[in-house]
Amino acid sequence: MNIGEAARASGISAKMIRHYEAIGLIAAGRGANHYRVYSQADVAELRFIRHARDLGFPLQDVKRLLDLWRNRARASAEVKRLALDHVAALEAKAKSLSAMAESLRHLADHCHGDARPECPILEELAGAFSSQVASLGDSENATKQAFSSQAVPLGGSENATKKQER
Amino acid sequence: MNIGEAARASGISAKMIRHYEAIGLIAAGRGANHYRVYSQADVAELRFIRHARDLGFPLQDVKRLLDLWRNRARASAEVKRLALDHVAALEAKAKSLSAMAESLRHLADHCHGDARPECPILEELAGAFSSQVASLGDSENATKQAFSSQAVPLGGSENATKKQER
DNA sequence: CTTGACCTTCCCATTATGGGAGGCGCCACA
DNA sequence: TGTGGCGCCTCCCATAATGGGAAGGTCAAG
Repeated sequence: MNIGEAARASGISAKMIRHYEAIGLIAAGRGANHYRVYSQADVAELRFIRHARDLGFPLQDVKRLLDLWRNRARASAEVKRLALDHVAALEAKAKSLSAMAESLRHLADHCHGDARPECPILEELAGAFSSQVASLGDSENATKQAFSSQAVPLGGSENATKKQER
Repeated sequence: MNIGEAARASGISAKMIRHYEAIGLIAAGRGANHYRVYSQADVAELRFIRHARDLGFPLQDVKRLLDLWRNRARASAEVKRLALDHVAALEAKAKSLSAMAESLRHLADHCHGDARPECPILEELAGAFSSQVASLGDSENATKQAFSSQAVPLGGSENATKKQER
């Protein structure tokens, strides 16, 4: 099948399929017309990728998972380690976001939200508080390792609805 | 003061200060040597920006907050609306991440994690499950509006420790 | 043979941040 | 007065994942 059909079958856009090929995640055969050709096995790989992305794995991890999946002699320990590291990163990020939300909600709770200019939210942003929120993310300990600011890609599967939002 | 000192005083890198100027967030005077010059008021703005970023506001929102802060005739209602919209986005994203983490942890719990190749994590990625996680993010409803896949910037304040992680 | 749907490659935009090169200013010390 | 080192300047590039769009080739149906 051609790329369009593979895209429909896998839930990954043609654009992204080409991109995944460009970065070496997958390979595709070519037909006489130099169109990309995909087999059912290729579609299965694409679906694997999509599932991994839905769970928030960055493409680098997806590549490793894909290599493990292809390798019949793999050790499940390695997969599990990748997964648990990712779980830790997800949870750390979720916690960090929740902390931000909570801080901000506290501030908003004290804001009248009317036509007057007085606003504790702005006052807090301008002033005193130094790093209550910031420190929360680090308050655990080992979470920092798996946590380069974009370790967790996010936006896993909201893509399907993106066009409608704009 | 020069940009380096302003950076130290505000906690924003000189690189970023220049960038914020380039995108019109802030303005800076110039000295005779065409070096940027910062006043205490400028540093206060930079700190404001940093606090807003620590709370996860995207720069676009920071710009609006900054404009509101500068405007003595603002209505606090507008600030509050911005804040609460952002809280909603943060919470939605946090929930989505937690859902991913939970799904993945379930999978990992069933994985032996030893030298054998059998691995339910890979099996699940390869196969059956279609979109349990994906649907969770949308299960609310109005959260989608404030939620273009990168509505929530993340990585608010982990920057200070980034060099050490590498 | 034309039309339209599909494919190709290449370039650009997004978000926020950092790295680095090449060049100039400035201060202190010899 | 010369010079070294540090700070600053402006550009360009890279990151992660995705989309948009242009310019052009291909194929099938009418």
